[in-house]
Amino acid sequence: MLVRPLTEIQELVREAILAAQGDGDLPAFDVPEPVVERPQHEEHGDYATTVALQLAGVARMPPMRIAEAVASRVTRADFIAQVEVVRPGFVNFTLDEGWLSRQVDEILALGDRYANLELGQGEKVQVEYVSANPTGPLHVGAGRNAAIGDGLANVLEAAGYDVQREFYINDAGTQMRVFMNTLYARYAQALGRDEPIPDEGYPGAYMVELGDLLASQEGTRFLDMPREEALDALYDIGLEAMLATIRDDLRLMGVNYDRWFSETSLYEDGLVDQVRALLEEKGYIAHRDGAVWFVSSELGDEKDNVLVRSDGEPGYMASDIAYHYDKFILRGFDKVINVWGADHQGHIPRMKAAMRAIDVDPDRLVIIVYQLVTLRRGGEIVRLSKRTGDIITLRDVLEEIGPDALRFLLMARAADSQMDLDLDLAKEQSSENPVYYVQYAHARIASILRYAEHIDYGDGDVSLLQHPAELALIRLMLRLPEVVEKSVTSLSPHYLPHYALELAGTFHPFYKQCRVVSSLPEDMPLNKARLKLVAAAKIALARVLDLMGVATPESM
RNA sequence: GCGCCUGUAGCUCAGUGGAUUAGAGCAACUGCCUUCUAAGCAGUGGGUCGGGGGUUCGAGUCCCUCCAGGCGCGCCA
Repeated sequence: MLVRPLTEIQELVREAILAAQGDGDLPAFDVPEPVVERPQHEEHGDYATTVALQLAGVARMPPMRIAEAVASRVTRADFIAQVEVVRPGFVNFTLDEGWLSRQVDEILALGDRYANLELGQGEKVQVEYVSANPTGPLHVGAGRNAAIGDGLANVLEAAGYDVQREFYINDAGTQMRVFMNTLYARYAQALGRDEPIPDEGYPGAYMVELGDLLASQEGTRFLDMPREEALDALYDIGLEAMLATIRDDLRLMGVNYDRWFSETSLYEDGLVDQVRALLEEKGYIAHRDGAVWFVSSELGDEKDNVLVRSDGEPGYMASDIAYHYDKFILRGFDKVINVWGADHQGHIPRMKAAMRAIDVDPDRLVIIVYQLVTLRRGGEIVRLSKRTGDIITLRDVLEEIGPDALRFLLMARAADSQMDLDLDLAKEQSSENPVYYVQYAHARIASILRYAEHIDYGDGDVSLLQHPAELALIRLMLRLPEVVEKSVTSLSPHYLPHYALELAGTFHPFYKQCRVVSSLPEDMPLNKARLKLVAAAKIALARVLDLMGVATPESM
């Protein structure tokens, strides 16, 4: 089992404080979770705790004295070479180099299980992401949603959660009807009819193409039937066509779902009615102005929300509540994570209210909100035009800059921050893109291993790895589990690309400084040790790239 | 008007429950390929962390306020 220095040190510090209290060197107080961090400068060691500074107030002692009391009682584990007290009260830890080099064997033994954690304990988590309306091609915002959601799902899985990835298909409601009316019009137009598209319809060129396709494949048969009947018949074809392009776009990005969940099915299965009855029973339903309301204001929301409109049509809340009832009550997810664009941010309070209404702890529903992507081209903002339906689709961008570069870019930003994506720049820089820097490290290692195919390095002695560049590389590899943990606990996959960059940025200098395969016979022991090292580095690189959903090329 | 998010290098962005001397990529400049991939390496220049107050031994990070930007505030989803 791999030792995780950060968590271990946290525990050692905690024990040291308790021991100091037992000896009377520290007064009695509740021992907090000690903050162990990674110092910015290497001369401060590999890890440092500021616990003495934290405790100075509580203990009413100078931080230096607390630090000394703690440092002197830290059990000397084999992975620690040095524990040092530094003004004004830091306790700095330096990892043992012999121990560091031994970790290479540990990583090799773990292989692609390296950096798996047991945080989740098999807890059932669902991540629902993208879930764009199937009324048009995906735009770039959906790409950001996909990068975040999929990265989150990957990292949760690595951390030991039982993860399910889901796409919610909004195939019911007004938008869908408008889509069908538009499709009917485009289809009729393709056959020469003078059929205007509806006022609020979808003006995009893709609808014209879809209409043409329908006309050529199905002929005039839908025109020969009554309009309502034709709309029904077109429904399945139109929906399937849209979903197919959405699926393809996402697959291109490397995103695959466990389940595509249909909103319509919630109506067909009677769940919407059932959940409405449940709300009625609990007294969260009111009838006003001819509409049926969910009295969410009694559950912490600012105002009530319409479940069934006065025209008899159910609103989106009706199916949304039923959907989450299905997730939590019927399918039994312990936690549900929904990834939403900032434009849906206002829905959070009503969904939380809905959770209370169905007796689900609102904290079990986590909404990740990401800020919108501003597309630019040569510095100019590319506005999407609702009127003409001209949009830059996810597909366009994928074809322009490639899935790996796009995923890396979209993932590297914290969800909270708005992001600019300049297509011209991204394309221009694509060969200088950070993702290639990381992939290149992976390909380089693959190349070395091919070159050294004839060498059986299984008996390599890792204790020969003492060069600063070698140790730096091992240190970086050992951080991957911390990065996974950090990404999971903060639900922020953007740590992954930054770590990947650092790891590659430690590998390349190593490569320059340390020749892995030397032809001198006397170098063979070191060659074998270094082959082990690069094989381990390949594992770590591949792992972080996999978690990001980015390809791991064997050559470039 | 109210709510959420953001403001860090020329550009795009990191900066982990406050902590030791503010980072990366790109762009600019200077060197480095007769041995494992130069999509690489080594180095240089570049920042009043939006402004102002406050808390703290210590603030890019917390609080207040102002300024600027994004997104919401429907019987649309």
